[in-house]
Amino acid sequence: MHFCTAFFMSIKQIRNNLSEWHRTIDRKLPWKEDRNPYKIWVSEIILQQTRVAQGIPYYLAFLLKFPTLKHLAEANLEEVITQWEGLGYYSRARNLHKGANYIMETHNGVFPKEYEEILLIPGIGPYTAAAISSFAFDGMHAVVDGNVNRVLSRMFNIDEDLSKHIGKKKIKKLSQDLLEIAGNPASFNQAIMDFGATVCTPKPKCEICPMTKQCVAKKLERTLELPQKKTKPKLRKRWFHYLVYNQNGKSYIVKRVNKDIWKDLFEFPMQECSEIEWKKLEGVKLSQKLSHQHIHACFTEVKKMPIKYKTGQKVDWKNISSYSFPRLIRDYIGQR
DNA sequence: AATACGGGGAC
DNA sequence: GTCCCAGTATT
Repeated sequence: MHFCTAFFMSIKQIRNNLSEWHRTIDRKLPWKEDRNPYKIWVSEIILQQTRVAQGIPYYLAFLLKFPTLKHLAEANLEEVITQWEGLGYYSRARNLHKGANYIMETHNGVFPKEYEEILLIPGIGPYTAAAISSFAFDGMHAVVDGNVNRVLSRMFNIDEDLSKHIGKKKIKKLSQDLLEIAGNPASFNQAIMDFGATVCTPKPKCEICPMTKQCVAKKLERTLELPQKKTKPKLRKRWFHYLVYNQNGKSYIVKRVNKDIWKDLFEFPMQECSEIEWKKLEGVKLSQKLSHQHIHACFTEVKKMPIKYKTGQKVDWKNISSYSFPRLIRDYIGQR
C-alpha cells in the first residue's frame, strides 16, 4: 500500500538522519564509560525527572560510596538517603536500596538480563527497564521518556494526550518500529534522547534539525503545540511551624515517616498550621517551592520543648549535619 | 485515569 | 512567573 511504503521510507530516513546526527555530537557522560548494569541502573534512577547536569555529581558520589551492587545492598537505608540529600524524589533512594537487596535474594546478586525480570525490580518501570536492557545488554527495547514523546509526537503529528493509554501505545509502537529498523538499540536509544535534549527541545531548534523534511508538525507549523500539554495540578500552600530546641548544645530532630513529602528525612519538631496562625509567629521565616507545593516555614528557637513536641531524638548540635534533611531545613541550619 | 512525589535550570 | 526534566508507585 502506498501509505505504508511512504511511512516506512520516512521511518528509514529518520533513522539514517538521526544516527548521522548523533555521530557528530555524542555527549560524553560518566555512565557511558562501561556497560556495567549496576552503574547504568544507578544513573537511570538518578536521571528520572532530573536534568543531566544536576545528576552528574550525585552519580559520581553515589558510586564512590557504593561501588558495587553488594555494597549498596549491605548499606543502611540511612546512608543511602544521605547520599540522596538535596536531589528530591526520595523514594528513588529507598527503592534503589530495596532493589539491591531484591537482586541479591532473587538473582543471587547478578543483575538480571531480561527486560521482564528487570521490570520487576522496585523503582524500575517501562522506561528504566528498556534503558538498562538496551544499554547494558543490547536488548531490543525502545525507551520512551519525555524526549522521545516530544520528538515522535512532532515527527508524526501525534495529537493524543500522551499520559493516556492510546497516546502511549502510539508512541511506543513508533519508537519500537524505529528501533527495530535501526538495529542497534543502545546507540539508537541514546541518539533519540540526546536529540530530544539538544535539538527537538520544548522550544525546538528547527533551524539546525536534520529531519525537518520528515517532521509533520514542522510542515503544519504545530511544533509548539506538541506534545499535548497535560493540565497541571493546582499549587498547594502549606504553613509549617518548627520548634528548634537549643539547650546545652542539644536539639531535637524527628524523622518524617508519613506518606508525604520528604519521607525518611529529618526535621525539627513541627506543627502544620493555617496561614493566619503562621503570620503571627515569631522566628526565622524561610520558604521552599516544590513542583506542586509551596512550603512556608517559621523556625522558633526554644529553651524548653513542650511535652507534645518531645518526639524524635535528642542530638548534639555539632553532629546535626550528619543527618539527612530536606533543602529547607538544611538551609536554615546553614544560616543559623 | 489521576495524583503524589523535590529540586533546579532555562526562559 | 512558567515549563519540564533519561518516571514510578499508588490510589
